[in-house]
Amino acid sequence: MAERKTSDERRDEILRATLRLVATKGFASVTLRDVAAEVGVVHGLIRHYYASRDELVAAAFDDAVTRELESDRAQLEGLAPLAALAGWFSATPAHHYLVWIDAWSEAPRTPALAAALDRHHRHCEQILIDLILRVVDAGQGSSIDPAADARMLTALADGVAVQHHAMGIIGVDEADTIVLGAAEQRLGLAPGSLARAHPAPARGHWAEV
Amino acid sequence: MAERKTSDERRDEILRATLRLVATKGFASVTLRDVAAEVGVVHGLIRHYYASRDELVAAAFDDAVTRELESDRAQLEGLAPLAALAGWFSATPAHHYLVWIDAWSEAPRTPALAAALDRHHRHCEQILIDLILRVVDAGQGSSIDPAADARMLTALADGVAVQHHAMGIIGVDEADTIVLGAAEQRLGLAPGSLARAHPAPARGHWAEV
DNA sequence: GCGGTAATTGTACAAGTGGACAATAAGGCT
DNA sequence: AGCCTTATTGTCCACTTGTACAATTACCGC
Repeated sequence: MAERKTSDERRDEILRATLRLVATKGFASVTLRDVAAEVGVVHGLIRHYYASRDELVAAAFDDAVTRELESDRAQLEGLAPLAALAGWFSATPAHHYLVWIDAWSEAPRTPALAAALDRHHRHCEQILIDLILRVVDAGQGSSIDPAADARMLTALADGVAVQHHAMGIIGVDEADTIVLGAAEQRLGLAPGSLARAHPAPARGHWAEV
Repeated sequence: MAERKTSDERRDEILRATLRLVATKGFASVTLRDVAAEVGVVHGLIRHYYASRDELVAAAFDDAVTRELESDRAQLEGLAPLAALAGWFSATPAHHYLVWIDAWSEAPRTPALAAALDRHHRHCEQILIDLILRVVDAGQGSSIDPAADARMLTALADGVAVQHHAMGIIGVDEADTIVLGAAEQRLGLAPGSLARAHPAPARGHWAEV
């Protein structure tokens, strides 16, 4: 018959397929048979790897969170302070944010999701705090309360992402303008300095999911 | 048997019950039998008033949007410019925002929802633009581009609402501080002026749903 | 090779879904 | 009063869902 995969390979394959479907159909609508079809196996096999549907989607989201945080940190490491800060705010792929938005709406009803989301959010804030500190240390900006600045800018980025990805009310350029402009004002940077430091959009690190 | 209601009464009753359930369980999980049980009738009756489940939830959301926009505008009419602006940003009830967040996540897959959401969002922005203009006309603040300011502050308010309502990461006080502080800075108001103008929290206009 | 572990299949089932529809009964109109 | 519209009920159906499980069949160590 068809070739057989190792336990770990299959597990990972199922996770990624699940996440792909979540991005398309939303958490609530992903079915075990959907996942099985996406992977190309029988739905009974999914059960062999994950005890229940809830465990599967929770694991998929948790895995996505973990993988993305690693990826983000690595991607910004080699850049100059301003470029890294601008890169952090640059538009993320749609698949990506649609999953977060979906997670927001499910979190109040799904404790496991809420926990992973909380972890991810705090981690994102911490990354932004570090980026702000790098800019301040380099003498290129100022921040009285980096944590408060990070919290505010994260909220703004999320809200802008909603307007851009979920509602299509604003384009990617305007989204960048709003967030980068607010960051410049907030951190005492010269207007346009972040926009100029904006690196080439490094999209696609979500694509290989 | 049980007393009979007029067509319009029942229609409205079903709409409100649907919306209540959407706030609790999310759009995707609301079932015709859930709505019927909430109203206290047989699920066949729902079909008598709404041709399909999709039509029902779309109608419920559309009705909520319409009703809320009226309510908001009326609520802010009698206030002084600064108080009205502060009141607009004051925390909205959780039920309320959870529905919007859920709508964001469903909109990319449900055109009817996307349309209603778009309408609601543009209307909200317009209300905020008017509030900003009132403040500027009263000589209490400045705005070079009220539309851009409104768009940015709306995004921020939405992002803060996510952190507050969906993730529980920040409390209501901190949420107000972030949004009001950003508005003060953006509109050239003295720090704290909006916080002081903050009217008594007028919650509950969603409660009668 | 041979055997056992486990990955994979296929099928079965109970619960719940949206939708359809005939039967009933309440209430307004003449 | 009787009638006729229609709100309301109860039941039925085809379908999908998550879960369960016995039967296979590939692979790996001996």
